[in-house]
Amino acid sequence: MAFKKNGNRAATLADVGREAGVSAMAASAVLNGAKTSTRISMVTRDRILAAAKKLRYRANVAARALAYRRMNTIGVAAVIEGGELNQYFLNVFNGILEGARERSQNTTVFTLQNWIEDSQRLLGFCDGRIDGMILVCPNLASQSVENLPSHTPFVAIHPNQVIKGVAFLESDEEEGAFAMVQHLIEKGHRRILHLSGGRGLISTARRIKGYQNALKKAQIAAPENMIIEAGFSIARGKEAMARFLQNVDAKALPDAVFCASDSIAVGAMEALAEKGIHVPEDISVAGFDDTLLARTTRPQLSTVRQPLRKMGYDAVDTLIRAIENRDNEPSPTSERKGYVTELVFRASIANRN
Amino acid sequence: MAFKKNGNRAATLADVGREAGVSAMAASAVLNGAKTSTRISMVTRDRILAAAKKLRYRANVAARALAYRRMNTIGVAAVIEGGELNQYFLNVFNGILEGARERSQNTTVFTLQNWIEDSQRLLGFCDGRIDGMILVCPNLASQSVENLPSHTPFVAIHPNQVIKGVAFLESDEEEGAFAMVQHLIEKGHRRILHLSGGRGLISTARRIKGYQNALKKAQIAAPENMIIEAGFSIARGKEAMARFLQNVDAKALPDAVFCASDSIAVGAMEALAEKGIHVPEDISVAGFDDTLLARTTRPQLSTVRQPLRKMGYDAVDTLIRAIENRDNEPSPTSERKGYVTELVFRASIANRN
DNA sequence: CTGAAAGCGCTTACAG
DNA sequence: CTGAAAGCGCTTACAG
Repeated sequence: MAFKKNGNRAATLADVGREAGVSAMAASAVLNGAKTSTRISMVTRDRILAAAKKLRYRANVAARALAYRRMNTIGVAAVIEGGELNQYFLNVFNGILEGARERSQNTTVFTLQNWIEDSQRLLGFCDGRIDGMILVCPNLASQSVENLPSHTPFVAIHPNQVIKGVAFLESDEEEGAFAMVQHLIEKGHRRILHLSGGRGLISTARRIKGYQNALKKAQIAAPENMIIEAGFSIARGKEAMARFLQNVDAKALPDAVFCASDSIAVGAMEALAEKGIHVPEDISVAGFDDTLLARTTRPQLSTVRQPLRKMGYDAVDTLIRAIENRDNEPSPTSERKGYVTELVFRASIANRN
Repeated sequence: MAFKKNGNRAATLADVGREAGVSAMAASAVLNGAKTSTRISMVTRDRILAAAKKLRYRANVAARALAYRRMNTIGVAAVIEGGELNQYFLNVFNGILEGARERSQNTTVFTLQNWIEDSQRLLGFCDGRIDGMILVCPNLASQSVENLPSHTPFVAIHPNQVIKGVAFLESDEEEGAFAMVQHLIEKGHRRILHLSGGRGLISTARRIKGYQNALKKAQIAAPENMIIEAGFSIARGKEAMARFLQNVDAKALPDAVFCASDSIAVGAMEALAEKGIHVPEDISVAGFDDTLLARTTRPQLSTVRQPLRKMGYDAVDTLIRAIENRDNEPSPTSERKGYVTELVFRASIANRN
């Protein structure tokens, strides 16, 4: 009984082979399904299996990845604002996890502080640890990501631009905003305030456009000062709503507030509550996204549902196809995959007819 | 100009060395700080740097990990119930991400369906892809994880048991429950319902114990039927509250409900709202955890704060120490790190004095 | 049916 | 100051 000074090292193929009295390759063939001849006699096969079990053998992924040129891991990059992953990300991420699990892929999360400043770090992640990367980037301002490495495929969810060679998924935000504002109008609201997303984002612009078009179609005047820039967070929504309320007396309250995200809506509702203004009796509120937040407010929020979870799920699919085509594809395309939004009615919109 | 048919392959040290007219080791020394002699002449150093930049060289982690025996990646395992990561996890995870980022470690999330059935999968993750693993396991029933591999260190957050060789972090749940119920009593509540966590969890038992002790200390009778088993989720909380309300007429409503988690409290508030019962005018509600949920309800929830984010952050620290001691440590200990809870007062508790 | 060889891209001793 | 060698643990051709 030889004393093996391997400390806490995990057993290797060589260890297993030695234990079973065969070569490491034979062990590789039965344990890891290596593509060498599959026919190993039943008896030695069983010996190898027994040895592996005894030694608690696990193929080392680093070694395997090096030889096989594939990590079976996908990266997910997101910017965290205020140090917290938000509900939007959580929804998308749940879909990504589901897709990855179905395809036996692992998931690595990379958090960035800021797309512009950290876009170089993105390159650093393409060092063999992942086979491809999903960018969750609804908050990506234009021209902040470029020069992505060609040897690692990327897929973007809600980028606000076309990134060269990167497939992207987005939902019809303008259409969703249009439908929600039209719904508010149908329910008898005329003076509709819009709390918008952050400056410079296509998402923001698209939601404003949908809002404006719905008003125009109903031939309702849309004064400039009814669009207030907020930004995609609870804090910004609250701040913007409070700012608006300061300059307006109770009689002149709008009929409704259409918020560019659920988080903005939550903030707005907080600001309204602090002024003793009731939703939806005094004012209706509508959100956008349909994250978990929409169900935790009181009253629950009517909102525009984006299929975030499905988009995350599909992104995995798109990415894996790109990974598998890595070597034969001439050049990756910036293919777009679109999703329809739908209205979700809860309790935050009153009927004023 | 030789045509290199390397498809979309990333540049290697050999490529950089060739480009700069030096060996791969010299390149390794400059680019990756390999421990070989550090003194490379300035001129060749610059040549190497230039070549690396031109070729966009990135050290391949799989190769590096194999040689260096370290992945610089930590695993995070959690059970997702109902297919969704919850707020509890999100809070802990934010702390883990922060700690990992500070120490330049990557993070890989492994989701399990069920601790008992998937505990074998945990072993499968210890295959060199991670250097250590954090178990986020407030929902771990006893004896469901054992036989963890000795070559990969583990740290557990809120396991409900001592796992051999695994350091663990937990907060004083019993103390927190005690303090909250005592606070309710001070505010004039006498009949206090408890909506408990899932069966078989120490967390559940500890919160019940704290509840009971506070009543006992105040010499308030605690009838058995004032403890209702719910389970740690919004749906279970709602269901349990609704079930209770069915058997009770409006006059006999308790003064307060102490919920074993914020999610239970959110569900309870939904059930109460559906019956037209107002919080806190008709009944006070208290939660536990202080996740984001506590701030999104209307009224906002008074709750017992567990320092989840800090616990996640600290778990990284504990784990990394274990990783670095991997080879010299005789045998890892089941060291415990405790955290105090604190009460957070918002608007869901009335003063009945 | 099974094994010896070479290589994935990086290390760390060891020479010079 | 720099390079040739051997090895991390696994592969895939190629022999026999």
